[in-house]
Amino acid sequence: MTTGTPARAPRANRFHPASFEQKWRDRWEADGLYTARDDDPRPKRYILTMYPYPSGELHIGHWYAATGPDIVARLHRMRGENVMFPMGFDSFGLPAENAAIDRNIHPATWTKANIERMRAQFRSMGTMFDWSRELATSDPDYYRWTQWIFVQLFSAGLAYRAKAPVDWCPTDKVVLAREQVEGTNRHCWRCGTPVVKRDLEQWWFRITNYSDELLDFSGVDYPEPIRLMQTNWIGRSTGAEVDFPTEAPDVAPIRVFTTRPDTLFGATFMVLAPEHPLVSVLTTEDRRADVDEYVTTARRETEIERMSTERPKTGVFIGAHAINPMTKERIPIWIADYVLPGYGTGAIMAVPGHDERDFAFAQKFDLPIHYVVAPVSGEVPDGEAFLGHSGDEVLVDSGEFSGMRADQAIAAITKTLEESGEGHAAVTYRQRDWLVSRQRYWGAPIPIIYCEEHGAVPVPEDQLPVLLPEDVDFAPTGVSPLQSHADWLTAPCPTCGAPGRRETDTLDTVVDSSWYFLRYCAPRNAEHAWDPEQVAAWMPIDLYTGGAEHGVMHLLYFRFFVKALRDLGHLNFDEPTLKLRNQGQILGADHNRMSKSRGNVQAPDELVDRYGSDTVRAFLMFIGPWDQGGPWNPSGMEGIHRWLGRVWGAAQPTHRDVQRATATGSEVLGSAEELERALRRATHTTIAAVTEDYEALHFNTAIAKLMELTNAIVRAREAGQAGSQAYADAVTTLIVLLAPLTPHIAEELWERRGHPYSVHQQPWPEADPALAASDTIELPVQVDGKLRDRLVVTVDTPAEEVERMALASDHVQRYLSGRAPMRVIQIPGRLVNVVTPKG
RNA sequence: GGGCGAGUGGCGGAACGGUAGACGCGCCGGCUUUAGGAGCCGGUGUCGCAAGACGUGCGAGUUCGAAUCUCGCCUCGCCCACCA
Repeated sequence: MTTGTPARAPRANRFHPASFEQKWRDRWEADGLYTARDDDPRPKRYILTMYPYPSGELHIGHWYAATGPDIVARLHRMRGENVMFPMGFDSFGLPAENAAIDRNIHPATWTKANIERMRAQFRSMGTMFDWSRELATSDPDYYRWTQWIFVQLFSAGLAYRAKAPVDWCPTDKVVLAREQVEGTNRHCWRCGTPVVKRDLEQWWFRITNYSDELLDFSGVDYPEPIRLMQTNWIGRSTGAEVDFPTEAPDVAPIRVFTTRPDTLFGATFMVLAPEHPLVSVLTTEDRRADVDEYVTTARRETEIERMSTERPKTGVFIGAHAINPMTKERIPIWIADYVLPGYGTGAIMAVPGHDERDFAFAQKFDLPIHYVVAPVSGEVPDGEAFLGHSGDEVLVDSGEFSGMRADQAIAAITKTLEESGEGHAAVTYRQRDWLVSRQRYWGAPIPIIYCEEHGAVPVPEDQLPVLLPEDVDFAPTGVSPLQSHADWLTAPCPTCGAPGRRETDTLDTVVDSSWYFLRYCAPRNAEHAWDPEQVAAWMPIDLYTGGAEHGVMHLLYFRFFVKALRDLGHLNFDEPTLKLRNQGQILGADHNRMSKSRGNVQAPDELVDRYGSDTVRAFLMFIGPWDQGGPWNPSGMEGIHRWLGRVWGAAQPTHRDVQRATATGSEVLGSAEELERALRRATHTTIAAVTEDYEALHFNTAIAKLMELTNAIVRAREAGQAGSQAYADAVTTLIVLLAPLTPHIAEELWERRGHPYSVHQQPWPEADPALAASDTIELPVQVDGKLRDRLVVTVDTPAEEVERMALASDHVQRYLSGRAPMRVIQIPGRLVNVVTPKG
């Protein structure tokens, strides 16, 4: 450089992300900047974002989901913590199989290609994923341990095989877990086809053993909606089980579950589910034809028809009677499909006076309705069931219990039942066991061999993994494709060596993802599913982020896995993650969920090519609260790009900027000293605010504050401050604060300003409260709560002085119109409110 | 039907019960530039020339003071849905 710096922003130094972003990513990768080390003595921090299904392309939603935790991970790293932020792929599953069938390639080939592509896309984001820990659940080195866990659960009785009516998707030709059936019309979560019920022998995990513990969220920080979803899903109800004897000799009484033992005197009939085992026993000969017909019809009906609330009640009398244990009345026994076989005992005592469903049934079939609970004051409503949950009800027509408060009667009647042996307090859950077997090819084979003599025998550990054979015709037929592979199918019984047959169902992918966070702790360990030392060092996860749509599936299952494996002695903690946060969902521009079929998918790549990855990251984090998401709308991307361009220019003031006289703005803006102080104040308030916002995952407001600091720096430059120390410090701070959000430009500017590599290894700055404080403040002055004036005072102005100044204000005087104020309220440093006399 | 959440400028959105609309987009005006772009300065809730008045889905209430708290209603979103 000789003389005469050209006009500002010479062409050669325009902000051009493409010229440096890739360079830095390569260097970070080569230096292993993000590799989490097991021997690092600094405090650990495990930050995890849910791994994707390798569908083929990252869409903008993946970027949105990953950038948030990446910022937090980078922040903690700069704070001197040993951060693990891994990534992998949930690579088993139906879409791979379906896509492979469509394209006539093997699912493994399709999956592998997609992972390559998506890994490259993830890398282009500049996220600090530790790729040395990458895993894929379809890798034998991974599913070997998924199978090992299955064997542990099986040996402990937590995995079992049982025949039950299950939801079947006729399109995908596979059973579904209850959680995978969605909506009022009971459709398959994947393809939308209404499901049908089938009686099938399936594998289950005994998650209901843990229902109570799963309801306990103490010690973990989960979003309230997720806690509610899980709590409702588990659906714990307390009440009593009551035995109703029948008149049939040598037949066990009918046991029912009720949450309202206080209404026992009002039970005027009983209803059994059509599937109830006592139906065939109790039905009288004259009623048998009608009953059989009803049972057959009910079995044929789909879940949809059966569960519909709108539907009028149906049912038939089976000819038998039971005895109400309280009133000793003979009450008729009916069957009806509104009583579900899987909940409670599959039988109810019907109390039409106090249950809407029973009331509707009683009305339709002209059965007696007895009210046995009444409001303390007022009448029992006529023509409807009286639900009365206000706590202000008493029992009536209930023998010795009449006059007792209803809430007390629950305990009293339960006690009486226990004393007479006719019942006892009981708890029931809506949650069922977890159905894990699938009749498809692309999943982990269930490691079981069936022996004629020994039944279901687990494959010994040293024979794992049970490899998925590659040469299989995997077109869906409704039975597992593995059944057609004769060589694979036969295996000797591990117990006796006699010829046996392998289990041909595979595990649902949700099983794979119930433990992947453990594998990240020691992903290459060939001896164990995880190294106990490393798991103890890294777990539990400190921050787990992902979509709320996993609320009652993955997020319940992974908690179950940790608790079960703890009880089997493999883990020594209770919860997989201490803190869970859900990001919002980025919808298509048409406000619909992004999907290839709708054609509303936004690919990130073209945006990255045009603006650079920093701009895309910052834009995504700026569009709104991170937990909210919203429809895709790229207007505003230019604004973010412009902002980073301004950062670029402000961080590299030209010779002319530095030479520019401070005098330029002095008369308007104040002395050079005042300007410097203002810039320092802006710098330090920004440090405090941005740190707080990053930690709280409030990225949009963090960016707003970073923009404000940028604006202050630009104003300082225009006012001739570019050569000052305050200016240099402000720019340095801005670059460091930007590093988690926009890692490339931060690194590039860091180098250009002559600092040693790397900005990402800088300590996080601390705000100096003394420098952040201002010596004058502007106080709003209200009259009766309405803003009327503003006072500029020094921070140490005494309250009496502030009050005097406020009352002296012309604006205040006008509203007082000569009267003395009734009160003056001061919130020190915040405002003054003058209250006028009434009238 | 039940539970939860949300309704703020033209738009995305800010706002410990204390100056509503931060920050950005868009738009308007100006400076700079050979031009384009970029950059810089200013303006931008509504009505009003102004003083001022009115403004956070609607209606009440609590409070010196309410977008924020309470109650009722409307709209939208999510979860559950004949669970005894």
